[in-house]
Amino acid sequence: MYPVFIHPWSISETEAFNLQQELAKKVITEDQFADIHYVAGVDVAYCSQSDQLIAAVVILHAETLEVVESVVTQDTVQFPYIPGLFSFRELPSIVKAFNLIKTPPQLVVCDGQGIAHPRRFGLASHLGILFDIPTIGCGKTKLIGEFEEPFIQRGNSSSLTDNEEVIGSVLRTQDNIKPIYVSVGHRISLSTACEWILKLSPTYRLPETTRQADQLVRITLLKLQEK
DNA sequence: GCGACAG
DNA sequence: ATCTTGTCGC
Repeated sequence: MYPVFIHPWSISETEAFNLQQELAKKVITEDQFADIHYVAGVDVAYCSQSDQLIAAVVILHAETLEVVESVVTQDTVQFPYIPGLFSFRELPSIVKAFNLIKTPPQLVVCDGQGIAHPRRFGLASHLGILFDIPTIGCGKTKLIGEFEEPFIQRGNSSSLTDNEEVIGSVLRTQDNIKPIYVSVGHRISLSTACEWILKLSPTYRLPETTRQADQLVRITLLKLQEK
């Protein structure tokens, strides 16, 4: 599976900033997809010993949540972690992993924000534009925005806003457990994104896509550190 | 100036 | 994100 749009990754902070402003114009915040058979989960871990990023992409069956394919890649870090420019650090590794995938997904759940971002172009939106595929941003903590605490029962949510603009949802995926921050990545509406996240999180705080990718990345990280 | 700041 | 020690809540 290959990107439909590419741009250089070895760029300055300013260039990355400007590129985000340009690409943000291409983001679609409405449902624009056909049947979803396979859903992808993505996660990245950092190995300080080798200064490498480990990226995992896991493909799940959309109904059974069974893992049908998974790949892992390793890469040296090329871009520092800067809040707001997160995708320029992690996406090169993720793209590399997607290149190896044989079962193209119809939806990707990302570990990071979508348009809940200062320039409305977080990691999930960036990935969505590169592959022109529906993506959902799903963060454990927020980058920007204000919100009220949603009710403690699973399924409740409240709006994440930035200057009156709704940029995402604070969604409770389990009773009494901290909510997660869901935002539109690309080619999906916020309400549909929340429905999918609930469907993908039957028993855990984070969606199964993220959990499976995270598990794979951790195993790989451990093997790497043994050597 | 101070705090906030996806992973 | 990783690393790390102590501390808090169930």
